[in-house]
Amino acid sequence: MVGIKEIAKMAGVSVSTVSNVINGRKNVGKETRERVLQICEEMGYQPNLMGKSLKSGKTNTIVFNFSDFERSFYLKIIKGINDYLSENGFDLIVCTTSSSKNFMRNNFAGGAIVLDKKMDNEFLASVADEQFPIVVMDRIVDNDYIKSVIVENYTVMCELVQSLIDKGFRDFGYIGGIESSLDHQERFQAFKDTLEKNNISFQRTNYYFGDFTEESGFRAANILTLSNKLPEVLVCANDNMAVGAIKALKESNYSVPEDISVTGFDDSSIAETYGITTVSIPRYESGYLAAKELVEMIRGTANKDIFKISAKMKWRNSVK
Amino acid sequence: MVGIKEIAKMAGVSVSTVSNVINGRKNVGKETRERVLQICEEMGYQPNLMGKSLKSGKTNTIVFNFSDFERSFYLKIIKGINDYLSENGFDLIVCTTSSSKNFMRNNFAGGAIVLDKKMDNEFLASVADEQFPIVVMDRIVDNDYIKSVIVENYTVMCELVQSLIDKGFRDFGYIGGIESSLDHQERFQAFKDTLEKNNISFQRTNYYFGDFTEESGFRAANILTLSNKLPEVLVCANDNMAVGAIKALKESNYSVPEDISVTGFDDSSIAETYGITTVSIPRYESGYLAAKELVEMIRGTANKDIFKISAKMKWRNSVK
DNA sequence: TTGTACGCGTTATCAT
DNA sequence: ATGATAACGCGTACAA
Repeated sequence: MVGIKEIAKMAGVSVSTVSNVINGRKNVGKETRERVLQICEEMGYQPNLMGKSLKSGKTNTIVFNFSDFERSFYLKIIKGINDYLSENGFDLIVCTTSSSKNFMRNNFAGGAIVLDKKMDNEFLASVADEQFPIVVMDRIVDNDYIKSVIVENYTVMCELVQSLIDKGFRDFGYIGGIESSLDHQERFQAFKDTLEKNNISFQRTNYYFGDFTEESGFRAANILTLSNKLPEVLVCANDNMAVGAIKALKESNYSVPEDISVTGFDDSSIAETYGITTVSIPRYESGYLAAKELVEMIRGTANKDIFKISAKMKWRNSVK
Repeated sequence: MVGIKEIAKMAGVSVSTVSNVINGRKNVGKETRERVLQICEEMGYQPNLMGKSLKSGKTNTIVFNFSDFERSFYLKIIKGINDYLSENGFDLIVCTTSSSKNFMRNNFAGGAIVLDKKMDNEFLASVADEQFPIVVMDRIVDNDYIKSVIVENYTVMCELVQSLIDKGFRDFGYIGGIESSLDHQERFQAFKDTLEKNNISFQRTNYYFGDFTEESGFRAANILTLSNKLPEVLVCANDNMAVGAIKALKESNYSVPEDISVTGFDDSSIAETYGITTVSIPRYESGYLAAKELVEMIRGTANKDIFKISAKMKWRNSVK
């Protein structure tokens, strides 16, 4: 924990000279500069972040806030964020809800990327600021200093359903996710709209409730098997539920895709293992782009539009 | 960004009185205290972290440092750490190598948990301190202020191999991991020792190189299928390689476990999906206990021993 | 019970 | 080219 003072003493100069050397200012003699740099090197001097930003009121630290430890793709998002930020000279700290609030309120950080549902819009609006812009993922917030980065669910779900229709499917089942989530709403809306556009009716009885967990997919499909007639294809709002559904169907001696086709959403690793037709969401890129948007806000070069991440279909053999 | 000064002015008291109120000291009149708290509440006052720790030299922020975004069980470790720390009033920040170094050098944080191989022992030794203890995971460092928390690979691998012997297996194959890693060394040593103890010979030709990736397991098993005689059981240093091996064996029309048994290590979710007999490592608990050890070091109540996390065998149907 | 003054590590301003 | 000093927000010893 060697500080600027000690360096100054050792070099026989004043602290301001050391500061000038460190910050690459030109008002320092060559000889002095070299001596100081030499000593910094030897002592492993690193500027103290808090002294620095206490004085300057600025920081290069960005907060990423999340709280759901169940979804492994969060690591990919973090990696994307981390890569962009480190390429651009920012430090990233990742925290969960309560700690995040600490770090978001002082001028400790220069911005935040928020993925935590528990972080409510009201709080975000109260801390967002020209000096502290925020990027929210998977949520839309109307605020000049908060930018939304969301996955383009609607378009790709339309594409998925249309492709199924083109393959000849007419009788659809659907397992939904948590109804309050934007992901659920957009995916289900796209599903309904595409059927309607093709004049295919969708009975409400073919809708099954789920909450994005494998268990809920399992339960939903078990209920489905009790009906007298299986749909031709079961569209699930995410992969976990699709896996649960496939397990339940197999237990009831139905085979996928011979007796019923199944689709998921997310392209999680488990979807690959089970060979589920799904939608691939570029998680790493989402994180990278969210970080990019945030940095642009900090630099004042961002536009106000919602940033939409596009996703791609991935055909596998869970569809006949 | 309201500060202690403004609160003081609004309450008509001095800054030190406000400070005393906030820190719960008793030398403040009841009436004054209530008025100050009232105003803090109204203004949403939050103490500035930098001013605070710049002055006091103490913080209850803990750094967790990692860099491998491929292993999804890292999220479980983080959750374990997060849970223990928040139960005990600490804030957690998670960062990768370069940022971590920043936060570990100032007195910004009160301790660190390190899981990042890129964070070398030399650096750790240079920052570890009575005021800044460190817990390292999966590594052994000899330093008074650095404590190791490692998985007890040896014992459980002995148990696994002994169980296989007890089931009648005599002819063993082994796919190893990265040879420089502690995990590899301990697991392989246990494997060899247990065979020797039972007077079972192990031919070096039955050892296959791997690097903990699925691909390396796939390649290793492909080479294995070219030999004129398969071992009865293939012990793999982790699950990923076991999965790769199983895929390769299936491609060569061998069935598991009928033609050859396979075991893994880690109990990753993919091992569950493939029904692989493996060793379950309590990741969440590892994180929780690492955090606990660190907090005890901070409080000066820790002992110096290496902390070993015990793991348990998990039988599934990849073994005959 | 309350206030004043100082110092934490840094940078910026101004003087030398 | 270099140095002295104030200021950032806070906590604390000590004075009142």
